Amino acid sequence: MGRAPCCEKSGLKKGPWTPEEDEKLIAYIKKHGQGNWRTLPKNAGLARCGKSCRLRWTNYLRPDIKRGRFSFEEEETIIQLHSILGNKWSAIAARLPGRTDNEIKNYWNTHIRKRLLRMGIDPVTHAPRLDVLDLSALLKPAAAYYPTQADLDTLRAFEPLANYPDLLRLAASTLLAGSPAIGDQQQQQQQLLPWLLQAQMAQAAAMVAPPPQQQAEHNQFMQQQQAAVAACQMPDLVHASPTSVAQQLAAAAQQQQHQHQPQDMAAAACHSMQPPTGYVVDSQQLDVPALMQMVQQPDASNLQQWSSTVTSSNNNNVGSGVSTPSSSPVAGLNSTATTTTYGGASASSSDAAALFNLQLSDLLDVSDYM
DNA sequence: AAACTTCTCAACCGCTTGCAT
DNA sequence: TATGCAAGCGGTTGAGAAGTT
Repeated sequence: MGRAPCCEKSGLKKGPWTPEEDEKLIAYIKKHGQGNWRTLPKNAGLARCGKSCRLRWTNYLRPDIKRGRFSFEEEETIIQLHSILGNKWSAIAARLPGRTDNEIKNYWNTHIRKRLLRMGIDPVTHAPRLDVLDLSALLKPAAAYYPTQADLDTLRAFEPLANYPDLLRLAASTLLAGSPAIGDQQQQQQQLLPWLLQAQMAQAAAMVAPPPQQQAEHNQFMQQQQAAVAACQMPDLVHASPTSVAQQLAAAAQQQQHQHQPQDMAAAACHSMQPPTGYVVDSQQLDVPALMQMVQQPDASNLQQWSSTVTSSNNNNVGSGVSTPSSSPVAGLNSTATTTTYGGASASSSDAAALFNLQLSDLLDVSDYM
């Protein structure tokens, strides 16, 4: 495949366009249409390469381009689409009328990306980033906080969970989302702190000493994992389930003991893949106290498997909890509502989508739009 | 007011894709 | 099938604007 040599030609102007050049380009395209970009500059009397002309036209001069700030709806749409499409700027731009891929790319890199990072969300995976969580920022409203003896005892009690950083990340996500039972901010911080400290400690510990896993068990798990993925009909991985993750963990352990069918295991795994990968989920949250209780039990061997399941869920970026508002241009992207059946129960993704309603408006700094 | 830093975004670079021959 | 070219795409750059010291 050869490369276009057009820009290599000498004597062609580069850099910012002058109003005169813009006028020439607009006048020519209005009269003759876009046509062949290679021959256009010569015909239009421009000392530019065709590539430069095309870029100028598509990114700046096109009459249907919408100028000005991105609206909140546009920004939400970009985030949603990015969580699905990644850095496919042209694909994202195709769903945002009047916006160019270049404009969206710039806006992402200068605004949205930084905002997500500030929120502790990885802009690539759209998952929480506990590794960069700034505890001091979270605790800023409080004058000072020193861990109590009870907090330190809590941390020691949860040391077994050090081997399951993903469950910890999940737990922290839930806590960061805020519990409706906790109204007072200071009380919330005091409840949150031990968990965040523990999560960070556990992650550090996990990096030093990853849990041993026998190959046969690993292979078995991988098979179950694949079955789970199939059962979940990715990427429409959204289900309604009122049960807590801890309950699912217990159920899964029970299933494992009784050597149930792989598809049952897959269904259970599918349940466990619900938790948020990046955003606040308001209707299903990790039952942290139950998980804490479970971790403290002597035999927590099944946790490894479910921790890994969560890991896989996050890595695949499935069921990311991204909402699809009907007013958004992204609506219809997953227009086929799938129904996944497991364990005798079924839930359509469209119904479940409401249960995983993304509360971006709470997360984003609304003051930017004022 | 000047110097410096940070931010924004238009434009460019180079690679990939798709099509014609 | 191989090759060449045009168009498209995503990453990067750098000049100017805006903000800070």
